[in-house]
Amino acid sequence: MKLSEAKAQFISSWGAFGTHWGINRTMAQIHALLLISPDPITQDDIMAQLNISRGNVNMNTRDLVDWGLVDRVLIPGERKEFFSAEKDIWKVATQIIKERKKRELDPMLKLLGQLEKIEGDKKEKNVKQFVDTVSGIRRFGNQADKMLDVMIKADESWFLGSLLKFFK
Amino acid sequence: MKLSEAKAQFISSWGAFGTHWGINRTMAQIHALLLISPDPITQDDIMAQLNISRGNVNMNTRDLVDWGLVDRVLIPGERKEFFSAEKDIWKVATQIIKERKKRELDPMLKLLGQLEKIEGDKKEKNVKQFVDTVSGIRRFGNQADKMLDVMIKADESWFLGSLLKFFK
DNA sequence: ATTTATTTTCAATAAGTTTTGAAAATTCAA
DNA sequence: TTGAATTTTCAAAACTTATTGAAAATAAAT
Repeated sequence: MKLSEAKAQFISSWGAFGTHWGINRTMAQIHALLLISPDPITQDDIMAQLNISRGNVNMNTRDLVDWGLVDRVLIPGERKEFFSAEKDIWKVATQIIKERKKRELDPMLKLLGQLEKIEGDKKEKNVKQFVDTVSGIRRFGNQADKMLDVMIKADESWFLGSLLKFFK
Repeated sequence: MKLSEAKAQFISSWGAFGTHWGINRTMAQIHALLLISPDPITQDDIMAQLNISRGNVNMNTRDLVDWGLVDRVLIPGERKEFFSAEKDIWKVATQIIKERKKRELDPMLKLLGQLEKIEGDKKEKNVKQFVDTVSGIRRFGNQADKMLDVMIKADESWFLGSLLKFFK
């Protein structure tokens, strides 16, 4: 397989993969392109390589920057803005975990905490099932939350090394 | 807060939450409803409680059954089919992990393996960056894959207990 | 075998999301 | 300043995905 073909495949599958993970196709494709680009590239480069409009590139690069996955880079003497992706996949993963935790898990846990404080007879089976379900999810979510916090702070070699040893 | 209000909130947020996780809103809402229902319920019950069409309920319950999150239950003497959700949240989580691993992670790792075997001069920086990126992702994915396998096989108390101790 | 209840399918449509592209805003240089 | 290059915005259009509902299929009762 040639590089150009492999690149196209990688970008396209990374894009499809992204859609299963709450990231839109184009955002994931731009991310893929930046991951395999050794040097920073411009909006126009991205437009040309992925065949998408300027507005689309602009919005999605902004989102990638918001997610902390991509940096705007200023190259001395150049008028245009350049973009560059964090290449360390461990950092990419922890960054995604961090953001999704903040955007999704934390608000959900907050809500579940409120829902547990429901009025009514805890003996009544509908009330009981509701409270049991909500508190079960909340407890599980809190464990996951703590675990992810440790992962985010941990460093790659420590994590992969010890965790795997532990899991043997 | 009253039970009916709390139920509505739970169902609606679980639905919104689901959309971030590759599960469609209605499927997640039906799942939520089943999680808080102490007894099995019918298609008509779901239609009435969530205000959605028969076809929609039928398709989404089928998907939930395919995902292994919901069972069809036959109640002696009843003509209609009943549905019931697995209530143990640990089992729900491992089941989701198992399915998503099979549907998403495994195919992606297979593809990455192929993309690494690219032709070309490994000294050339575009080739090098491509191979480095792909192999980095693949290695990371393989670790995650192994870790998830262990989690899927592990039992709840073992996992939550030891993992948390480990992470202290 | 016929009727009745129930479930399934799927084409049409509705709803939601992403993309475009041109106009407005901004930035930089002369 | 003014003008050119570049980036940003956002309404309209294109595309994608989810939902409906009625017809077809299936299953159970008489």
